[in-house]
Amino acid sequence: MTIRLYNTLSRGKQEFQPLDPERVTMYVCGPTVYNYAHIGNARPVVIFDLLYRVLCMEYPNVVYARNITDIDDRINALAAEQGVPITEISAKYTAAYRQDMAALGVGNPTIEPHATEHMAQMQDMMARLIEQDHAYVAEGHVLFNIESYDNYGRLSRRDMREMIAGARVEVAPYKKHPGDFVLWKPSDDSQPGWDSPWGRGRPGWHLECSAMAETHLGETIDIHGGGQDLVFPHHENEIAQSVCVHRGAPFARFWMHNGFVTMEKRKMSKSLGNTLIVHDLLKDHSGETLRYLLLTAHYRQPLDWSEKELARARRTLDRMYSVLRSAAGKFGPFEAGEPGSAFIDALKDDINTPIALAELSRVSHELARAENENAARKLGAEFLGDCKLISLLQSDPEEWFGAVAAHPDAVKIEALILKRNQARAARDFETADVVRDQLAAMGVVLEDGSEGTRWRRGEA
RNA sequence: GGCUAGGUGGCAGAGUGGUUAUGCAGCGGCCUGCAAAGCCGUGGACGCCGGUUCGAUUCCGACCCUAGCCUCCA
Repeated sequence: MTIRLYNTLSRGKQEFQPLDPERVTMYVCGPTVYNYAHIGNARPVVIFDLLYRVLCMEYPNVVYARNITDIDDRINALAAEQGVPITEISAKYTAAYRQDMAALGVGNPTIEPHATEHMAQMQDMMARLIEQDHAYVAEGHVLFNIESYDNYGRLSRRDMREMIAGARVEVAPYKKHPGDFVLWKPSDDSQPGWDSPWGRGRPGWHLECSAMAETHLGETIDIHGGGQDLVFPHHENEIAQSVCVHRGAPFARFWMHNGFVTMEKRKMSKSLGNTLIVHDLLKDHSGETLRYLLLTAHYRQPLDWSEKELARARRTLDRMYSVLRSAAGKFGPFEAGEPGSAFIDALKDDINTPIALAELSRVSHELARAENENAARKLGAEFLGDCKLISLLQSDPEEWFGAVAAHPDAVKIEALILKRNQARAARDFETADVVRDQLAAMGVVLEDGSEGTRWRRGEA
């Protein structure tokens, strides 16, 4: 089965055929490092990481670039406020971002370009755009002339003429067209800046991505991803810059956009003040739980985040770990094998994670039902193969049930379990139940099986 | 106002022109000293109104509702 992907350009699913099967290229807009990432920011990172894994199964060489935007006026403002260099701000949040995403089971992209390391490429791109009359200089700014690009608005399906009619924002007087956007803006002495033929200044956000994509991936890339809120203006502007500078060569063949994480159905965003910071969520929840919940809905659908769903996600993982632990107890430990074909097919069909997760559930059930070692080994290998591909259930079950709750009382718990089992052996069930209640109060749930008594942390 | 996406059972969430999504919760069993976990079985759905069709939740049109973009935003 070939990979099929929804393309925002055509608003439909298309079969994915790379331009060059020997070198598949994808670019995803990464973070602006001025704050901790919230769970909404994490969704595209998790999704496109998964897409990357799937592509790697099919193609020998997939080049995945996910940038770090480390020059931005929000970073500047924060640095000025704290009286530190911008590099201090960006380094801090870049490190936090990597750490948080790793906790969510996200692997490293092939390349992680930093905007500040591509000043020469950006300036070179601007020079070419000016030379070709796609950009102009005005009052220290370099602006892109959207009227020079006929297809401007095609991705977002916007008609700029109509948008001007409804424009409510004050338009800078030096713009030829209200929709023209900044490629380069002047910096005063108090602001970070780089010398350029147009004066000391700093780049606009859109230019960074076009320059980094060109530098590392070439003129035409296979897949470009990001959140739905980037379709306009960011991606529209990237297209305009890149297509024009490359004299008409397409920029990205597939445009993929993920839906939002919402809170009580409203978009999670800083301006609404309803964000949940991954860094904080990780204090109370395992990265796998967060990842599982992010994957429960299809990536193009909104995902409503709540404590209730979080608890449900954790219980689901508990169950699967429980099955795994129980089966491994009976038949010995399993090793990851090839993922199941239905599982892979679901992911190849526009990353249909709900179906993939349903498949995971199905295999888990079969494993729980397995009666002989051969069947169990086969299912265990498939189950772990699926898990590995989607980066879930990667912990040792004992560790998951014990260490995740971080019980400082593990020794005491074991002692109580022993005491209860001695009472049970003596058929003193009253004592046994008292001990069980005692453990329950500590957040420990017992499971008596043929392999002895196991424990896991229960509801907090 | 313009544009875009979506409305599926108690909840979450896929998918499909006629046949089981799946998970959680519920109900009935098995297992268990009793539980828990697991297993077996089970009820329950496609916003509203028209149209196309032998047949529509699925296609088309109107309507209602929700969210998002149009300003920084994953």
